[in-house]
Amino acid sequence: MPMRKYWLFKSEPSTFSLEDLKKRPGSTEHWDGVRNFQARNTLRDEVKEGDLVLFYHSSIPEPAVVGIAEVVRGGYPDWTACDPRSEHFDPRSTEAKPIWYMVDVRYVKSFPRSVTLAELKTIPELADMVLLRKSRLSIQPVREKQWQSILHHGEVDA
DNA sequence: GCCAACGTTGGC
DNA sequence: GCCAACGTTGGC
Repeated sequence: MPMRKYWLFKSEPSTFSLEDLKKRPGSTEHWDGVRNFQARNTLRDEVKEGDLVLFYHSSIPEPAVVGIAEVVRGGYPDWTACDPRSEHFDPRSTEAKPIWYMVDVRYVKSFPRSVTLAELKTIPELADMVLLRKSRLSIQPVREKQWQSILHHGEVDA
């Protein structure tokens, strides 16, 4: 069985929050609208069913990792790119030749204690985390040690 | 609201 | 293929 991987997905909670995910039918949702090529490549090629995701709230007074989601479907074409009414519409993308990809995720849990960006920056073993080095990337890998460290700080039971 | 960092576009 | 101009992200 292939090893499960870890990721961090960013979202502005005013657009879509962890609580929003929890409330969806089946607590699942399409992670669509990603319009950055590096993040697209990750979604298309690397994010697989069963992988786990740190849910990060950005663009708020205290940006923070707030919980965990699970990937329930790996990368497949993001059809919102083909919908002229979608705010993520991209006329270059077609059904035959999709440019953009999405995955489906399911709510797993909220951290008993959110781990803020300010706190993440104080944790030595997270010094080379992508979030702290290339903060704009919205879909990014998390190493197992980093994952464990963040869960520990979020007071998530092992 | 500002602005640094970064990604994308398009002229050459 | 280079690079200037421009647009976006996201912390502060």
